[in-house]
Amino acid sequence: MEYEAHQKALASYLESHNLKRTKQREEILRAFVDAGGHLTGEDLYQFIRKRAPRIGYTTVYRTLKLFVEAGLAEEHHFDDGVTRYEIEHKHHDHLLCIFCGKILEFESSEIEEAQKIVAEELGFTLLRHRHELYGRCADCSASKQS
Amino acid sequence: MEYEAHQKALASYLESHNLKRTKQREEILRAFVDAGGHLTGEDLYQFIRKRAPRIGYTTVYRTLKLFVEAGLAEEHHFDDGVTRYEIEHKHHDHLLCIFCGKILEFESSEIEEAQKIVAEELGFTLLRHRHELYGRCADCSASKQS
DNA sequence: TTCGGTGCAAAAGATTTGCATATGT
DNA sequence: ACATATGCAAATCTTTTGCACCGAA
Repeated sequence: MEYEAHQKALASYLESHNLKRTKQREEILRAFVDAGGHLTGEDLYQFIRKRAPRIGYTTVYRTLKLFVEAGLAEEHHFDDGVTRYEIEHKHHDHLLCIFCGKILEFESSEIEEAQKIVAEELGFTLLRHRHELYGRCADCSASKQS
Repeated sequence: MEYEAHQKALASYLESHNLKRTKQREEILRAFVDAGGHLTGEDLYQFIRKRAPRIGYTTVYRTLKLFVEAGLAEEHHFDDGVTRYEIEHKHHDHLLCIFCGKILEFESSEIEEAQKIVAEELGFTLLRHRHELYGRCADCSASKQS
């Protein structure tokens, strides 16, 4: 996709979420698309700075929270305690390598079913969940078989 | 259990985890037992201050990390982003009411089995996991059926 | 034009660290 | 006695706020 069209897509994505379109917001959204993954506020700030040096730290933070409220991004608190954001897409959970930091996504309907039952048994109306698996990824297992 | 015996139990619990026994550490451990639940550093500090006013914030924080390293406590980062600690006991996951903040614990062997399979399929050696269910508890559903 | 969005600087929290002193073994 | 733990104050880090200015609709 050429740059022009790309920008338009980002802008309309913002508008479809009832967010006013601004240069900064487009940049932050573009950072999610281009950098990808699960990023900290700092990650995003550094990434965006290269393209839009005049953007403020404040704006990044404010925009991230705004995106979360608008359902356009999701906030995570993994074990390292750092707040991370990822662009919203189909529901999934995470698998994290504690050696290299890689983060994969997974989805399991069996687990979703099972947890629904668990919640019911305890009298809860289940609204959402988080499921994180921590381990060693294939690459790390291969490189050092300790 | 009378106070004396109680203190001894706490002390030996520390020693069995290779931690030197100090008044402060015993107090922090006692706070976990008496206050129970999933507490923030601040919670613990306030709770302990009533019994041992001379204890420092620093000590509470340092000790909590120490306890985690020693496998005597566990650290959690739930969705509210606040770091919470709980005394280590049999493995379990959590069910949190987003209305009243209540935290229940659960354990499901079916889920544990299913996630092991998921991890294997993605080439991961599963080491540990976290599973959090967020919803509305029975009490909150009863009080306001909105 | 008008209101919301931005950026900067400063504030606010939550931890952590340096260092002199106190304490457990 | 010796090594480690503690407490205070100050330093960090991360995130939030106040406020004047700027920009999008």
